[in-house]
Amino acid sequence: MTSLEVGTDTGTERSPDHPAEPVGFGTHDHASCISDGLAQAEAQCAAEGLRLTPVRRKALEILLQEHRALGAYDMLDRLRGAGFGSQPPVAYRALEFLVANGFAHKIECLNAFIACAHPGARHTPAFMICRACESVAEAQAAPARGSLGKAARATGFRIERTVVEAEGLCPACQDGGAQ
Amino acid sequence: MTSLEVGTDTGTERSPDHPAEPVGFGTHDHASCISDGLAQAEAQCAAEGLRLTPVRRKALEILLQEHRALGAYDMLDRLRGAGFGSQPPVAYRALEFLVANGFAHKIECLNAFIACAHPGARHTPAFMICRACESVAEAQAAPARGSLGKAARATGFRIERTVVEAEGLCPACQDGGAQ
DNA sequence: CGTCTCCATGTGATTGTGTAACATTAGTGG
DNA sequence: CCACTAATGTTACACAATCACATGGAGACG
Repeated sequence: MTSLEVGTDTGTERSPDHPAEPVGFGTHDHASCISDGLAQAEAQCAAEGLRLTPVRRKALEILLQEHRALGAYDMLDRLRGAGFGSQPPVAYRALEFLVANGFAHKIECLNAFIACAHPGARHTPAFMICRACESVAEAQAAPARGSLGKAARATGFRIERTVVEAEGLCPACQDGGAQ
Repeated sequence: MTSLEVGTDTGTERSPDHPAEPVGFGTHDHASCISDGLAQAEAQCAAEGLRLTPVRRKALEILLQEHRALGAYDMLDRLRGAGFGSQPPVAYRALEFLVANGFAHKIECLNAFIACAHPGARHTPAFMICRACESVAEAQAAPARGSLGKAARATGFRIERTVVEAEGLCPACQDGGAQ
């Protein structure tokens, strides 16, 4: 696996019969990205014997719809609105399932969650987070090959999970005058 | 600046008249690392016109003493024990000062704070966090040169700050049988 | 010296984030 | 059908972070 692969690029203009909406730092067909994401998840759960229960499915649908990082309590509000339980563990358990199985990621520096842009692919995600518009793009990182990997090998540290996040300004917000 | 530089190595066996204690993934002279850290901070504050007030100094001393990531409320307990205020802003303000001026870092995936292992150096830190013993080693990262930097250039994203953290097992905990 | 201003500290109150514990229900497999 | 396990719902609580406001101290300046 090479290192570079910008998340939002993969969905760009994939089917001409849906209007393109701005998302991340590019545009994409939002309707199909929701249905594709859900279909992917259903397929993977069927294949691996996981249970994509109604709350979990709804939580994933909400993340795919929003297409941005959502706090656990925002998620809880939406789940409650959809008729599910109204206490924090409802949201946290659904999100835990989605994260554990690669359907979503947690953005640590925002304490928020986002649908995975590369479902199915075994990957170590990296995120670019615009501090002005809060959009998030998911890229593929290869931290084990870079400086962190060298440091780990030098000390004998065994990496199990990596958190790679960059805060800054997306192209649109740079143009828009945000400094 | 090259990419690799493991934090805890820099303090290894620096003065033979203090006993070496295990810290991070190596050993070092803990007593001198505390006094050195404080001296560095004092020097830098004097040079830049910053005020290393009693609470701030004590907070840094506590972080240097602990030599691991400390939650804000742990810090608050210790500050209260030292005679300072007992409300959250006391700890948060001291930590904010230390982080803003490079004397400490926040570990996002732990919501905790740790003394900087490379005070003075302008750097983008990366952390290796042992999930078993909770020790933390600070390395120097060069994320702008790796996959993240490529992704940013490809999309036009302007990086202002990076969060790079690796969770896993340190050498000692691998040997100790923790899986 | 007095005082003005800025910055830092102390405190109360509140919001946001995340878990522990336990009862109940719904699938799954014998 | 029964037993077992996983998932859900709820209560309660712990930890994380911020707002708003009052107080006090150090320097600048007349």
